[in-house]
Amino acid sequence: MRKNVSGCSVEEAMHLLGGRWRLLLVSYLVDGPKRFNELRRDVPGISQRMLTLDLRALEEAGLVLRTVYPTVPVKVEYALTEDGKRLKYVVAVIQEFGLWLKQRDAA
Amino acid sequence: MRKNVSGCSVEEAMHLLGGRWRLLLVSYLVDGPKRFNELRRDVPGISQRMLTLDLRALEEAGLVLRTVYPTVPVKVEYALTEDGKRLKYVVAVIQEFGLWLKQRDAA
DNA sequence: CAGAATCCTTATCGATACTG
DNA sequence: CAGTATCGATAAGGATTCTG
Repeated sequence: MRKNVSGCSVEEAMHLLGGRWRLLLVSYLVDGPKRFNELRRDVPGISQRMLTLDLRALEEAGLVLRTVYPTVPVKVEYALTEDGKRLKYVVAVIQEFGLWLKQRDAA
Repeated sequence: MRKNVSGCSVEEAMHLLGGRWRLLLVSYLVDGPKRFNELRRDVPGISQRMLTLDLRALEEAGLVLRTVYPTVPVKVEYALTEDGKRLKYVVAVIQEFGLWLKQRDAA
């Protein structure tokens, strides 16, 4: 992502969430924890690479918790942290706008 | 911007608003119409080029209205359309999250 | 004043192959 | 299963110059 954000709160937030997949990923995590390949299947079009990178970024931001179950084979679960759950509202509002946008442009 | 978005509403919305400046620009327009150079001064760090491009994109999406006053020299005003005013809520929520994020990371 | 045009750098993303 | 590593493509953004 971009470096050196000015510090405006909108820019700060968009810097963290503005990529192609991040908010979308969060929207898949609001329903509860998901495994890596589960997200890979469910998020349409995402590559393995971006899934890894963006989950890592969200984890580093303290919004997502990564839990490794030392089974064989390993099982890794991603869940929103308490901080990450603040994004539920963001996702809901964006989702609503996107939905309205689609319906408007369909007509 | 990216072509061929899958059609998911979150992706659709982020495709339109996910750039570095667009939501930020909208956040400056919620207080009322602004002139070109006014935005240029007030939005910290934006280049003339991006200001033009993103205002045009928002205009094309029907979210911003561009009004040219045929004075000498010309005066151009940008304002949110009724559709664009739907973004007030989006901006508010993002702004709130960004603010919380900054405060959390400051501590 | 409000831009358009051009050139260029960097960020973001995707495809593929490989691994503990 | 859940990743890494590498490479290349494209998109986003910046700097500069010029104009009605």
